[in-house]
Amino acid sequence: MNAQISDKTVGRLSLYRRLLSNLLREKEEEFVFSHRLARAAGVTAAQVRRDMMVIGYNGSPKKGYAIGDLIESIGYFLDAPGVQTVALVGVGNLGRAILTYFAGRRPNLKIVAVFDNDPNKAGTVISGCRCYAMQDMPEVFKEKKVNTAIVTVPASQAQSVADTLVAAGVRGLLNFAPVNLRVPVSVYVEDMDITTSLEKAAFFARCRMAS
Amino acid sequence: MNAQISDKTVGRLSLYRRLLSNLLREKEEEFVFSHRLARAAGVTAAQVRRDMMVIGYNGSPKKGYAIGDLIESIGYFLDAPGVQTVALVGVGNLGRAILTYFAGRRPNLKIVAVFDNDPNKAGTVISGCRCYAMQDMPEVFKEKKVNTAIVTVPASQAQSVADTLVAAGVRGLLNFAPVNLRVPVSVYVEDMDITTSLEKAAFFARCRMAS
DNA sequence: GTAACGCTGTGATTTATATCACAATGCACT
DNA sequence: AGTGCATTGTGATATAAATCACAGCGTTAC
Ligand SMILES: NC(=O)c1ccc[n+]([C@@H]2O[C@H](COP(=O)([O-])OP(=O)(O)OC[C@H]3O[C@@H](n4cnc5c(N)ncnc54)[C@H](O)[C@@H]3O)[C@@H](O)[C@H]2O)c1
Ligand SMILES: NC(=O)c1ccc[n+]([C@@H]2O[C@H](COP(=O)([O-])OP(=O)(O)OC[C@H]3O[C@@H](n4cnc5c(N)ncnc54)[C@H](O)[C@@H]3O)[C@@H](O)[C@H]2O)c1
Repeated sequence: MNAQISDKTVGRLSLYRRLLSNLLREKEEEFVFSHRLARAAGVTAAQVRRDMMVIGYNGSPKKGYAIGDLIESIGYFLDAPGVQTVALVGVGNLGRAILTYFAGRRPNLKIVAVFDNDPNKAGTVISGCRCYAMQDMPEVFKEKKVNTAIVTVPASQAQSVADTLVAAGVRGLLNFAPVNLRVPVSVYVEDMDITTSLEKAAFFARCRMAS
Repeated sequence: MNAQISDKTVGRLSLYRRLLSNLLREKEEEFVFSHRLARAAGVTAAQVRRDMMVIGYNGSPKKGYAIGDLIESIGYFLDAPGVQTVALVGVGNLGRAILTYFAGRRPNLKIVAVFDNDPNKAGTVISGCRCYAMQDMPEVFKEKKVNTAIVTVPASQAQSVADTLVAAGVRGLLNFAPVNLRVPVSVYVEDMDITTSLEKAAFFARCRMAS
């Protein structure tokens, strides 16, 4: 399904949707022009229009894009029918922050289970979410139809946790551990490398100090 | 300085350095081949060699790259002479997790000050780091020579905080708030959009379910 | 009704990024 | 010393992504 759509485009569509939702909530506007959305997203107007092409949404000249319809079209494209469930593994400092943040947000993308190998955590409820022991994973995933997981365990544990997740049926990973996870091609991995990103920011900050 | 080096290359160099450090620590090896480093980093061997070209580091055929020297060369390229200082603004759930993580790590890239507008936090010490009130920023930045900052405040506050940071002399931002920050071209912004990344992982997970 | 305008949709083009492919290199072995 | 061979360094090439530029259209103004 949609074998050809690019990673970058999906990311921008997700961003557009969030911006459009804000626009709808705050400004009570009904239509938006490509250049307006582009400015909010930090891209060019042509880029926005190209992305609209991908999802097959048509605006109208002179009026622009109907915000409500567009949000719906993006949702139709990005979202699962119904609710898509997500698990989180590793309820440490970072895991807890993410869990708290997503609790009660995004109605159609929900963290429904968390896992940790710390026996003090298994069985407890954290930010409204039940924490399970690792060995419960296959059962829980089957019951809750989980196919996406967030990995926030220490780097040394990340590969083995990823293997366990893949074996339990996960096809999408959001990985915060600073390691390149080895997974089958049938699994998608999105890496969030905070350390590298900070080094990039620091490097370019120094570059700009000259100017 | 190095006006032409690409964002992506800098990110990979940072990654290589971390991988090489691990290699040196764990395996006690002295040399590494491009294809070996490539596999660890999840890129192709040609990519690694091209990146080496950028920093002007030369390996030797048949032996590969001298790990120690290479780490040093990358450092010479990426790092500031001495220690580069970083500030963090918004000591909430995410900010605290990041602060704790970086405390006592990376000796040449150090979070030296945190800021929050919550009067209960200003004046306290969190993970070994003094928390200042927002109005102390210009003074602290000048004293500690801060030019890079991490933004972990709520989305609604992010633009105004960014403006304050830029006014205080920051040239590099690592932004976790889900907004496109408007800054002068002389400032570099690296966005970490966790929500969008999670939606990407979920989307491609669904795509892969078919296969 | 119709003319003028400003926006959309999209083929063509440019720019950025990654890969290929192979000559040059230097070590290991004889 | 010479030969073989796996690896480097890099020009050429391929692929991916973004931008340009403009025809065509719907809306508005009159
Ligand atoms: N916190 C940050 O700002 C930050 C920054 C960069 C990278 N990271 C990475 O994110 C990850 C998590 O960081 P953190 O600061 O939350 O660490 P943490 O130590 O606070 O949390 C790790 C959690 O994982 C659990 N865990 C350990 N091994 C496990 C296993 N095999 N199975 C299941 N659970 C296991 C631990 O019990 C703990 O709760 C690490 O890989 C770290 O390198 C974090
Ligand atoms: N936690 C996550 O997993 C997550 C995920 C996606 C995005 N984010 C984004 O990261 C940011 C922080 O998230 P969080 O969960 O840590 O939120 P949080 O509410 O826990 O923390 C925000 C902190 O910022 C401080 N603050 C508020 N306004 C400020 C101002 N004007 N100046 C200085 N400090 C100020 C608050 O006192 C608080 O300590 C938010 O923008 C959020 O959207 C977080």
